[in-house]
Amino acid sequence: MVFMGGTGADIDGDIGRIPAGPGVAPLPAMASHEVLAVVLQIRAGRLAVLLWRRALPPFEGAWALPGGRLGPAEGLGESVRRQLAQKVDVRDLAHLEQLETRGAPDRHPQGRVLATAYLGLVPADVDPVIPADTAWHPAADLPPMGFDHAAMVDSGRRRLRAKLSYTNIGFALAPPEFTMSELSRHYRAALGHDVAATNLRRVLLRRGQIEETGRSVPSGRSGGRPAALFRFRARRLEITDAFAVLRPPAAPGGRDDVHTGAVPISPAEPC
Amino acid sequence: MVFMGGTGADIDGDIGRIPAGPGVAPLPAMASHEVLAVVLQIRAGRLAVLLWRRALPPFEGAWALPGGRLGPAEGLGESVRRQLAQKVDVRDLAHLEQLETRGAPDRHPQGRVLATAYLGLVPADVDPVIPADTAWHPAADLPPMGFDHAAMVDSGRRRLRAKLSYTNIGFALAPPEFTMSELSRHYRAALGHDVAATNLRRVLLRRGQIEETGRSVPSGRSGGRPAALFRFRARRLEITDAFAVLRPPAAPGGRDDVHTGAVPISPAEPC
DNA sequence: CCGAGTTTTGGCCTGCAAGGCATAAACTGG
DNA sequence: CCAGTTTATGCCTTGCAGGCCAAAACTCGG
Repeated sequence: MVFMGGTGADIDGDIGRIPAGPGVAPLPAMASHEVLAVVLQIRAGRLAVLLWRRALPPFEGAWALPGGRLGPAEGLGESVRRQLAQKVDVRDLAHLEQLETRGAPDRHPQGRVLATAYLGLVPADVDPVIPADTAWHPAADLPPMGFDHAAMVDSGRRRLRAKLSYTNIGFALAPPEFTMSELSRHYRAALGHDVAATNLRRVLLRRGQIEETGRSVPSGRSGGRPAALFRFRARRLEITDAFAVLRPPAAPGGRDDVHTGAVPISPAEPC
Repeated sequence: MVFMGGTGADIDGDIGRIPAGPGVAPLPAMASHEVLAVVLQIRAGRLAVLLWRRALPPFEGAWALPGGRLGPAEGLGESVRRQLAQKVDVRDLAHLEQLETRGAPDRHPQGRVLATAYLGLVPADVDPVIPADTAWHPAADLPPMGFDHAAMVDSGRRRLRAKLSYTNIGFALAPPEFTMSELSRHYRAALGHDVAATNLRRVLLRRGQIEETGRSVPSGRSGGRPAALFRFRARRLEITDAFAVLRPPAAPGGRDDVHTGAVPISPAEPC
């Protein structure tokens, strides 16, 4: 049966330990707030999202985004990382940024809950240990999902796609070192269309996003010319093509008014 | 005078009537939520933002963004429009979209308040009647501001600047009809650098954003060749340059996976 | 009525980034 | 050593952004 303790408790993710005792008069119409994470990774050549299977109503049996209620003294980004630590090792997260906040009055069947969604990216080389009730699903072919979480996954995909074309966000998808054909496969998975390795190499090199490591792939894989190994030069989000049009008239000197929207990631959170 | 009745009246400041009385056990850490609006307009050749002067602490005398507490059954976008109706006629808003949500635990001196900021745009031809306690300030030179509102204004400016170069968002800044030199002045104000009218015309025409009305300016203004009048073809946000790079390989047919982030604006809100 | 000044318009040209294509390079396996 | 496979490199085309200049169209003053 369903454990129905606390106020809006068993929202998705445990809120636990918040002293919202029963018996108290119903709270004034204050919305509670949750944070959710759209964690994406390239897995088996496809863009995958980390989902959590709900064991309790509402949406029992459906899938949902990992996340949970905002703690009393937490910042939003802080809270996502804490909640995520219960599902996946936070050190695996290469990038985290805010996506959108949804607050439709009826978005949560059990009361008013606002949700701020974040986009998290996991490099393709790590395979995080995840709990039994979570799984990776193809982001292009989602299982039945509860709440408005499917829309949030879509937001995340679109954000990622857009940023792949004008930022260095690829660093958060690719392993530390990679060949160009590997990278182009990752881009293909994320963008949903073919990406020629030749052109990708030219573009990312010119933009200064990637550089050669000097080494080549260990050789002896599949009978072809050994591929050079590349790496991303920065591991933090940078805008490398801002902006294609209506730019300031040939101003020498860098532009400083770009914003990346990234949330700093502390490597080891005291979770 | 300002009509100050209703629920979410006294805008963002005091938390007021939340029964967080002394003696009572401290409320469970439920944050309250407010919505704020960064309303921008080109005024006198400069990008201006609508601010509200606080009469009460905290930040008494400082300026703040219009907005206020989220109502019990309101959606977020809905709430901004309602709150904004107290400051400016909502019919003047040509565009509204969500900017960001801030939730630092200490962002509000009087308790935990999350805030979702929206970006609103007012065409240059209207001069909304605004209450006595509000005023337009140059967005590039803000007065002392309370809370984290200055950062939100900056987010709004950056968002606008970015979208000017890959969407048709100019429709929300420009009057219904305009000459190219007018429009280039508006772009200059918003972007912060010169924009050649010749080039702007070429770019916006090619992208199908604007079209000629056929008429010319009434003539007899300042002794020059009469300027042709243009208008934006759409009055809703469209992405016209998605994306400069890493696009799908010459796929005939339009792309449908673009998202604009716009909030539908109901012309007449039952405020 | 004509010429000077002003503003818009359109054409021409350049530069640059994206991306397709073909060929060369480098390796494996038989 | 040759065929097959994969990567790397150079060449070329295309398209857009944007600068520049001359022509067009008007006002105003003499």
